[in-house]
Amino acid sequence: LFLVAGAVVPELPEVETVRRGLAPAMVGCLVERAVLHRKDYCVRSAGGPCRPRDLLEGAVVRAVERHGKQLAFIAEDGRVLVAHLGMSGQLRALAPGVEPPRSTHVHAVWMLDGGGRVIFRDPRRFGGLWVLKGEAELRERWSRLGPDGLEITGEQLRERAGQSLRAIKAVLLDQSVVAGVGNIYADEALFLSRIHPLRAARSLRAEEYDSLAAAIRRTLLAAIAAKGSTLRDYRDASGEPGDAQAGHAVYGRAGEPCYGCHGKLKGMRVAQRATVWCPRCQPRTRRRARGS
DNA sequence: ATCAGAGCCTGCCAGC
DNA sequence: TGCTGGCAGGCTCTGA
Repeated sequence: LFLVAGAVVPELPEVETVRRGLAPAMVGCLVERAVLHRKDYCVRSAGGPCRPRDLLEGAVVRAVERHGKQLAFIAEDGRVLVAHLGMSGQLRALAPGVEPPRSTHVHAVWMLDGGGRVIFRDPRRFGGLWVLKGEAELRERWSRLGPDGLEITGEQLRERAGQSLRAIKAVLLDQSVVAGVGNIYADEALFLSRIHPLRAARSLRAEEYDSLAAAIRRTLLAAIAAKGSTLRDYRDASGEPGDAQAGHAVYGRAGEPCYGCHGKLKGMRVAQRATVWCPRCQPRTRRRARGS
């Protein structure tokens, strides 16, 4: 198994793809040795410096879970380590006998019984590791996040965002509303559901929240499917991580034609983020129903 | 109580 | 060719 988080920004689909690659390589394995190369990359919620046993050294991995963009490694003895990939994080599982590629910015390495290993690399260091006190803290931490993007419903979205005057795009980026949606999939979902990114959250009708939630789930699922197929091509680890951009309807396409109406996609900044939308397909104000 | 903005960090790319 | 400045963005903190 050779797993790579592609060059794209890790959002929910990328993290889920990583999880699916790591789980079979780690679950049931004893962590024989864990090395932290950058001590400031790991934080203990109990305070104090992170030691190898905090990185699960000496423990058997029971599960690799995900909520939103966060990954959790849960050991059989109850130790819990959370990983976030940030902007540029890559978690790779290397099969026994596979020599780790020479690379910079590797902050942590886990050596498993049987010879496999896992490498955490993150050039920009927006990601990190968090040592929790146990599973209860993990559940508490994750309960502060919104429902996972793969399962979000329109009702849940509306409940958590409904009264806000903030732009709907900013609300989608808020992890306490829905967990796992980042800049790319926020734009994609808004385009799919034909909602203008600057609409105030409270101006959306219930049907629009339903359609938005469905678009989020659909977009994320499609991206996971695409990553999976990309990964399969990756066995030889020769080329690029595949044209991940190819599947995006709007993200990164400002100035190019809309796939729906062939009009020109526009770009702007919303909540400090590059935002692309189609002025015709995503009108700012609701079109009045015709002929009524 | 909300929300906007700054700051963190490096890689990449356009422009000189 | 080599430098430089701007941009990319998830998340936390600060201050309005």
